[in-house]
Amino acid sequence: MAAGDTRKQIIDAADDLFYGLGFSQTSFADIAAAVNISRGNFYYHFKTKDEILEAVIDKRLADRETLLSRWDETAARPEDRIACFIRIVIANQTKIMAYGCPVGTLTTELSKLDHPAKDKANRIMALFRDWLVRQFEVLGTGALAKDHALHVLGWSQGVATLAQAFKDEAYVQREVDSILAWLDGVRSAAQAAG
Amino acid sequence: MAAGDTRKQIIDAADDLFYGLGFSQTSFADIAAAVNISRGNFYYHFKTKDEILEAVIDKRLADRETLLSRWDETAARPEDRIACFIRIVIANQTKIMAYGCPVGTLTTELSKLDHPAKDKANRIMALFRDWLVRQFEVLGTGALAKDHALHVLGWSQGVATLAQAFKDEAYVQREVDSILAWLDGVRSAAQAAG
DNA sequence: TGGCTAATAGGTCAATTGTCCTAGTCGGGC
DNA sequence: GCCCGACTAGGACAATTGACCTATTAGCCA
Repeated sequence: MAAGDTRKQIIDAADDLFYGLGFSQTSFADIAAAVNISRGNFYYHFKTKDEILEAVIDKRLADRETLLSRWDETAARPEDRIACFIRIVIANQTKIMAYGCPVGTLTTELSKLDHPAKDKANRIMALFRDWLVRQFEVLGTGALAKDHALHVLGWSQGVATLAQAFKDEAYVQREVDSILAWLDGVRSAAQAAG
Repeated sequence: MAAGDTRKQIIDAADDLFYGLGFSQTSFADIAAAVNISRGNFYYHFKTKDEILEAVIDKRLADRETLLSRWDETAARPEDRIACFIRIVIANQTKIMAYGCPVGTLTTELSKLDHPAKDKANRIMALFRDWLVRQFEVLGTGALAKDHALHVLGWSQGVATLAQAFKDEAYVQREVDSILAWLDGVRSAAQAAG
């Protein structure tokens, strides 16, 4: 097996396990078992557990950048792109009900651990924020773009947390409908002002 | 020192540590050091770590029940009571920016651990939800009371998560203003209909 | 004072953790 | 065929964990 393959497999397995169990609760043994390699072999690819974490965060950053770029391409209007973001809580509903939001739960955990990589993890959150700011700017909300962006981002975190706690699919759907209606109000207000 | 005292001190220290570090990251040694007793003495008061967790959750449940009862007494109108709930994200802003929401982060962590006490932890979340439902019912929102309650509860979770990630006080204040305006809209609509 | 029980201290235990080392295998270039 | 570097396996290591035990003290009651 080529080195790149094993390394990628380790990162993928760690990504899943960090999401499902949390970072500190995932052991080297867990990852090694998932990839089916010996624990010792691990040390060849990653010197420390923190190194794996950094690689996982890098991968998540790249994945999200790809996702946002795709939305930029496939959805022409900014309101449609924002709607894509809103609807991921439905697309990923099953996983969110089981493990919460992968971005939110990681930033929360690393923050509590006061882990050196917490700032890097926050960058994933900031990536979504900045992308949303751009969409609202294109939508024509002017100085309110940042406020609206944080509002939508915070909304997604709240929905994910309650979805995990109560496992209520209807609640998620209602919240999506509700924020889409809010988004439409923001759009029409911006277009009336512009 | 009386037995009740030491036990209470252990629970208080564990409460703080579980909030600041997380449950699984807090060790017996951490709690013992905080209370200034020997590790061995621990076993006399609590047989297992899970037993401490249950005691902490019970304490949090009791604390929140007291808090909600106080709001029931001091605030006459339901909209004022709901506003009390909304404003705790400002009252506890410093701690929330450091550690997130004590209720949300615990339920998320225990859910990932698939811990036996996760349902009990969820009861704190449910306590707030049911209280909010009652307030919205008194407010006269009829069948929408449950939807509104979950909306406010999810809002608080989202604000706490982003407050911790971005440490943006102005964001928190804006969100509070915004949801208070929403609450006022709900109130006037309910009173117009009633 | 003597005795009993609640409470505490300190240490042991096996298990698990992240880290690290060494011996070995494999495959392509000379 | 040989060699060298990439890769892997398996285990050693100290540290930490939750759990558990025993000896000792403190406080109260008779």
